[in-house]
Amino acid sequence: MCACVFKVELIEDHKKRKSTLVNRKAGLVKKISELSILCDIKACMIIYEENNHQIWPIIEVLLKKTANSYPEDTKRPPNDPNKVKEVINLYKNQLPFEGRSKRGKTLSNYFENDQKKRAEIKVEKDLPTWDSRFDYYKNDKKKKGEIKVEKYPTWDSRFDYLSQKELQNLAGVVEKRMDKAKGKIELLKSMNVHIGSSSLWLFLRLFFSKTKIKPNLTKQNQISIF
Amino acid sequence: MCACVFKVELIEDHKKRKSTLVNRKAGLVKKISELSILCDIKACMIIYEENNHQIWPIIEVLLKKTANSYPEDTKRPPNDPNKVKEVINLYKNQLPFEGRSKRGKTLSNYFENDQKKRAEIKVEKDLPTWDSRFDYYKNDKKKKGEIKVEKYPTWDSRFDYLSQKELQNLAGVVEKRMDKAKGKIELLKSMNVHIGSSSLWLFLRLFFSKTKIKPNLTKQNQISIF
DNA sequence: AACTATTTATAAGA
DNA sequence: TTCTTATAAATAGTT
Repeated sequence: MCACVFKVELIEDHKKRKSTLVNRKAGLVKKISELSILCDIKACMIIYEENNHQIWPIIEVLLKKTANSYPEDTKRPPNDPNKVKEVINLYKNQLPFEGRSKRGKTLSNYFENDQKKRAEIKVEKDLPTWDSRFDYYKNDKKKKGEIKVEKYPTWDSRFDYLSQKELQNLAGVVEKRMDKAKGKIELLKSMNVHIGSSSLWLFLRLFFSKTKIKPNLTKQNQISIF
Repeated sequence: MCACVFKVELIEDHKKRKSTLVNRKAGLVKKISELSILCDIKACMIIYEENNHQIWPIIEVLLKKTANSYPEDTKRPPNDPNKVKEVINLYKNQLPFEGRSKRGKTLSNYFENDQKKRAEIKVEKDLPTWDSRFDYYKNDKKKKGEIKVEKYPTWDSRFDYLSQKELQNLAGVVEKRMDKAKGKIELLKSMNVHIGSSSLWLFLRLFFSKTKIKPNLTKQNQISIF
């Protein structure tokens, strides 16, 4: 009945394919953002390109705050870089946890209860040292007090000190580590598709707890967090 | 410039909100499917409603097989239930792994190398027994032979015996377990948002390795896998 | 579910 | 890239 005009098949022409991707991606981001507001749901879209995974966690509260309606002059949903911290705090406050430990836990902590004690000690010992702000945090009495109320295992307070750019860099480092950590690589790649920024700290912790490396990125390896 | 007619804000009316959700969701699924074909990318959209998370992993190869172009008479992309197995096999073959173990590994295996041996024994002992087909698989010599080439840790061959419906049910059980597993619940909830079907087995394994429970579901708890 | 008036997305060209 | 615009497609309102 409908007179479909274009065939849904691979666009062979590189240039055309790229522009289609850019255009439609923008459209999708807009639509999924709209949907999350209109229907009060959380939604997430992941475009998984080689070396360039883009992740849009759509947090309805954030979008409600920034826009009762869209700005009149743009196709895209509000995407103010200064709001990233706000998203982070939303994530941070989203998932209260009745844990006893003052420190965050490693992933394996949750899955291997009988090894809980050992793992906690391990984390304590292997605190990442690649960024001096981490040490600052560790040594500052006032800040230490805040650890007590850190009951949100999906975010690590130390990351509060990092800017959006730095967070993107961290994400990039995670990717790099993924390409190097022999044996873990394939699993992590498969999980990589599904990493939202709320899970990010788990992976950061995971990778930095083993080796001390400094962020050193190519643009290509960055994950964009919106 | 543009004469936006409708405000992007919460739809208060329940009925209207529901229909908008259904309509737009269908549109989004179609569009993200199109994009993955047109631009040869993997993409994934997750609509996260309370007790009803819908996950669409879009595998470009699958869609290419089923449609060079969309059927003329529908808004939605091809979504043949019989193709689910095909998706599963795509996932299964997607992530070759150079592991030595014939068994799949637990999540903690990957993260805690120094405890590899112990964990493998653990898994061996705690094989899920809630479905007799698992035992069949375990005891059948011919099938056993196939374990040898099971080098894809993101899928467990035993799940090959399950239908789409049963897989949905399993997903439902996982959700149920999530609501019961004290201490793990909050982390898993946060990760839940990001679970694609390729990660599903990890969670199934995780939850069934501890307790022996039978699938017993409410419709509400099902995750739909398309 | 189906229809259709209207809005919105987007492909192609500048 | 960005912008323009003709056309296709999505969808809100209605049946």
